[in-house]
Amino acid sequence: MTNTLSTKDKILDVAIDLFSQKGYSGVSIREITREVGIKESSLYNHFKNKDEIITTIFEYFQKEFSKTLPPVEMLDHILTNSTIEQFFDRGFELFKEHIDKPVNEKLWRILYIEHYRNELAREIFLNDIFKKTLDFLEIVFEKLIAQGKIKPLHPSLLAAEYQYPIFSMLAEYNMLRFDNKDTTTIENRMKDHLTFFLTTVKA
Amino acid sequence: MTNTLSTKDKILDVAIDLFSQKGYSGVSIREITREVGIKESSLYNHFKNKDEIITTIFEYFQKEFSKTLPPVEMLDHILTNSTIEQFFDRGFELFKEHIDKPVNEKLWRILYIEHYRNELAREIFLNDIFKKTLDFLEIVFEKLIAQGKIKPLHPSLLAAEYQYPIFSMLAEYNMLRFDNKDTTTIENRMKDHLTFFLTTVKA
DNA sequence: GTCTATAGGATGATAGAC
DNA sequence: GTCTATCATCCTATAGAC
Repeated sequence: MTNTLSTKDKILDVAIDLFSQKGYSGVSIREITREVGIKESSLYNHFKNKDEIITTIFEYFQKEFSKTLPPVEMLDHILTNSTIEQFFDRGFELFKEHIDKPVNEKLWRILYIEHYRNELAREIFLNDIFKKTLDFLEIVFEKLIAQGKIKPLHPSLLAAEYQYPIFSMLAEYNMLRFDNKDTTTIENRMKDHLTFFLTTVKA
Repeated sequence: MTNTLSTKDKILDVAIDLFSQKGYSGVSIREITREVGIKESSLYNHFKNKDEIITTIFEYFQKEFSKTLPPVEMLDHILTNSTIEQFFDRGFELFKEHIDKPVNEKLWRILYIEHYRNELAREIFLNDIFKKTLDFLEIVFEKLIAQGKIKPLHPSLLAAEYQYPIFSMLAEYNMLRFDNKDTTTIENRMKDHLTFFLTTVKA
């Protein structure tokens, strides 16, 4: 079932791969169609122009990334049935599964490359990645404080202290992976951060 | 004295501005020379090809960024003559001066845009920005622990906990600035982080 | 939904006059 | 160190046959 991609999906697959290495402007329709194995004109049966390709890619990322956060409605259930260590370990694991999918790794790279040229990319960064994650964590910490599991600090400060380091560690991780360099150090830094953070803020 | 830029400097100035908005592949020699006010062929009297322009830009950034960290030889003098609050406030101020120069803001953007396409950009990120800053801070914390001013935690952990959040807050700051959006929230986050961090690790 | 053919323009870079 | 002129190639996109 893996090799039964439609032409449209093949185009997206190839485009994601090439854009993630050379950026939108650095990749031509010619290059994409050559790799897919169709003529340039055929591509326009699936996308009305080059821009629609990358827009489709970004919308796909939005959908994928939203899966890394559990719905707020389930939070009370999850938090009641796990220790804070279990909760954050599980969140970390979910995120690791997300970023370890090769396609998601590429999508993050495209976002980094395009976020000053493309407004939707910037919007995704600011809103989906930064804002939504921080807002979610703020709710988590509010609840954990109310349950007396976490020191009564500002939930928004706690969310920031937990999440901001992870964003830049992830950026470093993605760069190292691009060069096939060793990622042990940065992976350990992520784990050490999690441990240090929980030790610091636990009630 | 401000308007006596040599042709070569004018080219760099325009290239930095355009690259920071559209990326290297999104900007043509034609566009650069039009903006500078010379013919395309004249540019090749100053740079042997398009790539040499961006390489020159990255080498300039390396030089500029290195100024944000004081030399290790001066550390003992600085640390003896200031409280840890003064030391970190001053470091933060120095960095703010760096990033508030419009040209440096643009250089950071170019780095973000090009760091997967251009090896030097990736190298600057991994080595100059991540590694050198972390190594510097590790020495700082070693000394502060020896002086009994900071809790005896791993200096490398302390360096990471202090610095990694700042990197991604800076990325967010730079995106907001690009859209001329309000940066008060993220600037306050940076200050809150500094305060929280010092409160947490002070001996 | 694929192809061939082509339009109409942009691209990086060079040769050579002044 | 600037210019004019030019090259060979690449670019996105469309028209129209099958």
